[in-house]
Amino acid sequence: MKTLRVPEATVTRLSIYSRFLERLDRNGVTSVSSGEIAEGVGVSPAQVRKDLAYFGEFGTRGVGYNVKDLMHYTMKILNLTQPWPMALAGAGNLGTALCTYRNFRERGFAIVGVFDNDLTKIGKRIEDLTVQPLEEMPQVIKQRGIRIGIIAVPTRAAQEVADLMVRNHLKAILNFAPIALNVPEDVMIRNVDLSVSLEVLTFNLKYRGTYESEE
Amino acid sequence: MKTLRVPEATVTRLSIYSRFLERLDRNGVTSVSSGEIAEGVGVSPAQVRKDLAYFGEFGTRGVGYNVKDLMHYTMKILNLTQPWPMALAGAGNLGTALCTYRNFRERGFAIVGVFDNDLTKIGKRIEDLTVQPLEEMPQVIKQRGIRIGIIAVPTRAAQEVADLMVRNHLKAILNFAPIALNVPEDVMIRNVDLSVSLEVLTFNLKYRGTYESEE
DNA sequence: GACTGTGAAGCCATTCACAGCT
DNA sequence: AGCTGTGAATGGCTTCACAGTC
Repeated sequence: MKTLRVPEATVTRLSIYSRFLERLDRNGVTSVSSGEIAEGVGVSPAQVRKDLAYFGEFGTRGVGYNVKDLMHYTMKILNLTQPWPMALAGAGNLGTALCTYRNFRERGFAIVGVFDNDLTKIGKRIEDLTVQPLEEMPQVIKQRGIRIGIIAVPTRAAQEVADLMVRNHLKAILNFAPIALNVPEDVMIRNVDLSVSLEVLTFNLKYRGTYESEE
Repeated sequence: MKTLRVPEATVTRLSIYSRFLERLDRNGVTSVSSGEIAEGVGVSPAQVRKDLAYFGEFGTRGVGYNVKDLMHYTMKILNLTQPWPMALAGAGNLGTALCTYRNFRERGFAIVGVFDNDLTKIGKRIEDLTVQPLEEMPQVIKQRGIRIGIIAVPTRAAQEVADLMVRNHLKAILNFAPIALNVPEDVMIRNVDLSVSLEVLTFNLKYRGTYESEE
């Protein structure tokens, strides 16, 4: 059994390939080439083949890949053969939107607990969920076997919530607060920072990826 | 005047430094070293210095950086000296959350028009905005001088909306639909794909960044 | 002594080009 | 002939290490 390091960029693209394959499958496409996948998701054909090669040989030379098979392989690699219950901290506008976000469910993700410390939000119903006090998060995590946390609270409260999640053994956190969270190194954080994305855009609106010093 | 290519990762980090500096400034900190910035945002000190070096010499050897000055420099580089009006397509839960998203305003971004084709959503008020039909987007873009578009519509409608934005000369699009949009190459797209972020987490929950082939 | 700015080195990811298979 | 799988080459980003400055 050989173990090898996979670039994070490869994992990211694998997720994108996976959903693209799902779409092909829904459309009744049964076979696909690396070139067609590349075309569909905006990378090079060699990149697609190289990425897949980290995990095995899934194609047939001269033919391409079987869509259904490759879709299943990618989902298995991404660990999507089981559903993923998640705990959400923060029941503001963003938190509420996340609760109703369809794309989560389609891929097996489901927020099964929403928590907030704001008394005006506790008890609020969001679809089939009820906002609970933050201190009830530990027991829900345990009961539901939750392993992923989402932080959608104001910046000033984010670290405190992260600490609470860490204490309750969550090892994967999706963070929407625009701050670098301090966590043990066995805890993974993915930051979603919308202002950063916009600022990359505004930078490029001016410079197009190059910078001209003013002298 | 020399022109040089700046790595996108550098621009991303610059945005993060910029907000960190803003926080330091609010807290009354006047001077900071590359090591302190590095510590605060989770990168290496050399990385911070190298990133800044793309744009000039902002520090004092033996001393560090002046917080206020460096903050202003970063904001100027990121093109944040002007406010950025934005057009939002999609007034569902996500779109509504984006309209009220505080972190946008803090950095000079403001959604000034919300558009949707769903008759049940048109006319809905979101804070001081009213949802308008998509076909009114062109004139609002023109009137308000909008240069950035946000796509928060269902996947099936995303390409159509992107086409509309492109036709109306938007060159920067923030896309929340989990699909690769087809646009001319002078149009920049930043994708925010929450499922992808989660799937990177689930992958790592199993493999910790390495992959063990099953043989 | 402390910290910045930067060439050089090291490392990692992407692209190339072709052998191998159907 | 067509397309995959992959070592080799390339390109780009990060880290190192130290000269330069206060």
